[in-house]
Amino acid sequence: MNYDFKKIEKKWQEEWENKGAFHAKNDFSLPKYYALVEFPYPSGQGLHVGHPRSYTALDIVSRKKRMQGYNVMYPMGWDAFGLPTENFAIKNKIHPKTVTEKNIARFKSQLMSLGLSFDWSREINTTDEKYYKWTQWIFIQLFNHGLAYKSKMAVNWCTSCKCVLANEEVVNGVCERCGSEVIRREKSQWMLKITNYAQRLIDDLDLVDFIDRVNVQQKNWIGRSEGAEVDFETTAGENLRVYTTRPDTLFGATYMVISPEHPFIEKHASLIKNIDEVNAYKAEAAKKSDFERTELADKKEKTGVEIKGIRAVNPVNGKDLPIFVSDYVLITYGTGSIMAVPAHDTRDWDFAKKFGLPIIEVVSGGDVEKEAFTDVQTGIMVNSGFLDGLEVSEAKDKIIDWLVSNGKGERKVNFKLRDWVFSRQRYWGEPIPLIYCEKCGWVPVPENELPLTLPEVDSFEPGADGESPLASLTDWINCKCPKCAGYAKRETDTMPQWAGSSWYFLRYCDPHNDASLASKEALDYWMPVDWYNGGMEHTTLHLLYSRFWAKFLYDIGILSCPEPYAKRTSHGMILGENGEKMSKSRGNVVNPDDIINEYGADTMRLYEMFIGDFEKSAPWSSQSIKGCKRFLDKFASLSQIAAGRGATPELEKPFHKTIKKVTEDIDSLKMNTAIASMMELINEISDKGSLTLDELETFTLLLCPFAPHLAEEMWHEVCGKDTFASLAPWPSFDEAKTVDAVCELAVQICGKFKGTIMLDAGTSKDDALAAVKASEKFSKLLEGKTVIKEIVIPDKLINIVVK
RNA sequence: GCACCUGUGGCGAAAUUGGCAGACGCGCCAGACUUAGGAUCUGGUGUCUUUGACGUGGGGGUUCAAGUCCCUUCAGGUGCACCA
Repeated sequence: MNYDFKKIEKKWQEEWENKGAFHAKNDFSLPKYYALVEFPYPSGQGLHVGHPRSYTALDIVSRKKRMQGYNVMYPMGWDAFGLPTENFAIKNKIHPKTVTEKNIARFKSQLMSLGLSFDWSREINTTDEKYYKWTQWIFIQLFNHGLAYKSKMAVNWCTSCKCVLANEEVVNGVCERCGSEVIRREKSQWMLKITNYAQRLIDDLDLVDFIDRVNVQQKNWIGRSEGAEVDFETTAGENLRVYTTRPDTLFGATYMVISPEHPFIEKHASLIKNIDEVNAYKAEAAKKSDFERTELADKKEKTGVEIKGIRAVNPVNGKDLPIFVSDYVLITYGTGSIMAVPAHDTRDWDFAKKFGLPIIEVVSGGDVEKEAFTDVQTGIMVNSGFLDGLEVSEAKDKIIDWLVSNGKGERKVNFKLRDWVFSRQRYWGEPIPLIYCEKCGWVPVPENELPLTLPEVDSFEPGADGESPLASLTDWINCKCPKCAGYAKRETDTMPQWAGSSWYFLRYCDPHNDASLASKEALDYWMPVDWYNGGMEHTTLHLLYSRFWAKFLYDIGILSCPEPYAKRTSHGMILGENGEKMSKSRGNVVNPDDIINEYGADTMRLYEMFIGDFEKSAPWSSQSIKGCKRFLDKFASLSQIAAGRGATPELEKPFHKTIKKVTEDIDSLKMNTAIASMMELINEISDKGSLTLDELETFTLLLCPFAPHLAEEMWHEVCGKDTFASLAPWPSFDEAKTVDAVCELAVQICGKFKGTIMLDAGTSKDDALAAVKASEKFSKLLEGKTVIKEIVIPDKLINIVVK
């Protein structure tokens, strides 16, 4: 067979698409399989060689599942709202919609050219109003259930552009676009109460099969900690409440610290003797950019000012404590104030050393004059009154009991996770469907008026003082209150890019539904996603956000499963040939179009799967890819030797072994070894010089998920079939035929390898030892020695220990 | 700084429960066919002081047996980054 990949690939891509070969069926009685990859952001650069790594891997899984008789859904779409498009639109004065359309067209044709078995009849686009109607609908449900609220929030503010920046736009503390300083500024923002779900987002990780790294990162991000809140009386008359994970060290508290933003300062300003100094410090802290704060944390140079005129009292021993204000205490975590135990906390220790504050050891085991002793496993309580002699964990329980019974504190769990800032003052996003009425407050746009479409504007640039471009559209803003029909105004903020991707996997189940985000039947059938693969960069935010939304939809009865993804894996990056990250500036970018043009999509697919461990990053090699092309050339040339029917005796075992290996490796995402085993098989066939047509058919089907175009061509032109190889039954293997009848066992004397011996499979321990002793070669080595120990691993190894 | 992950030939990498380290591919070497070879085919290819010895970042340990388990150390990567 002539392997003209350009002709073959185009031909089969068209055939598959015309016949709808990969459309998921709406027959809900069939066993289903839902494979999902992260839908791309259609950037102007076109497809990156990294995209196909993930797409091809799950394409192989999907194709195999399809051949195994599952009703497979493998969908694709576009996550198309977002800043790069908007910035491009601003710069080139083109509507972002036009930019998006163009980019999608390019991406789609590139994906098509890879022969991925996506069900294009389910294609979705987050910027399509039929789609974002339901993004808005979900937001309204969140609002109605009290999970969306407006609040003043510190945001990134570029001092030169005079606009709010997303975190992604802040690079090393400066504006990505103009390079000037970014500061924090208070602004009213829509927030989603993801913190309500913090505990469930941790607990339910037990229900799913995520790779460990992902579980760890999710848990770290949520950051659960157990401790206590403790009240400290002050001379100002108001208690200061602190959060601590180490209530056991309460006797070691020698001062207190509150964050610069803490309301306590303003409230008791009249009592503070050095209020000017304190206010100056507050102002200084407010001015600090993220960059400076991070720098400071690195050097651990603590700053702060003592609040003179107010003192606090340690509730456990009545000791008088000074109060400081310092920016190492964050207003956003815990209560915004802490008790400082310099002997057992590194940050407190640094601060105490700098300000000459006392350090009192209350847990023995370290040298607290040299450094803070933070070990909680080994220490014994000292200098701690009724806690003396206890272990740390016992002391924790005892002190919390004491605090509770004396009304001075309580047990408390805290999370690092903060509520989700959901507003963007940008054009290219979903309008937030809320209306503000003086009389009724915030009122959602009525559901029958959804979608609330993005209005046309003259300029996509953010407004002068950081307002959304929509804020200048008076006609659009002014409206009637849906409740009281009075004068009202629309919200002008839009949603962040994360919104559309937080539920897209649900829309695929029923993408053309106008009456609901998807029918209950479709959701119950398809959900949860059986296997979701994506990049590690989305492990924290996208994964957490979408799990949160899915849990909410579960709570209100839309979804029947509490977790959206049953299984999550992650792929490594493909690096440039020099081992560095691919980027234009490094000049090491490989364009997938060029590769497909030179070697074909099948070779490209095969190479990206063969490149190495799927989870690890791997450098591209323009040399290595040739090996994959050679393998496919060899496969194509099998058409010249295939003849007759039945099984070739010498090839029977290699075939069964290969089918087993490929079948199992695909399920564990070890595509590299699956391909290696097929290469071994083709080498054995070459050595033999012949194979039957039946065997060629089997090989074709095995190769089909990896190199579908060539397999399809072989199936039709050489095997003479008129169905799709891609839909033919997956080859089966006979376990008995994968085992060798005769095994080569390693023979060791005292653990040193001395040679091998051939024995029938299943030879007993005694017989194996007898065989070794009987052999001329090994018996010589044992002459005159005393046998101490004999170890036999059946069919593998014999080790005789002698003296 | 803290947490997690990874260290195996010239290169990408293989190696169920600890059981013959280096499968498969690239590259390289030799040969064949060729006007030619960045095409194809055949053979070889961990290292060395080669009757054998040594080899999975370094050091130590457990074991009949360690790439795999334990301790320690070094190097690289990723995540979080003053989270009380």
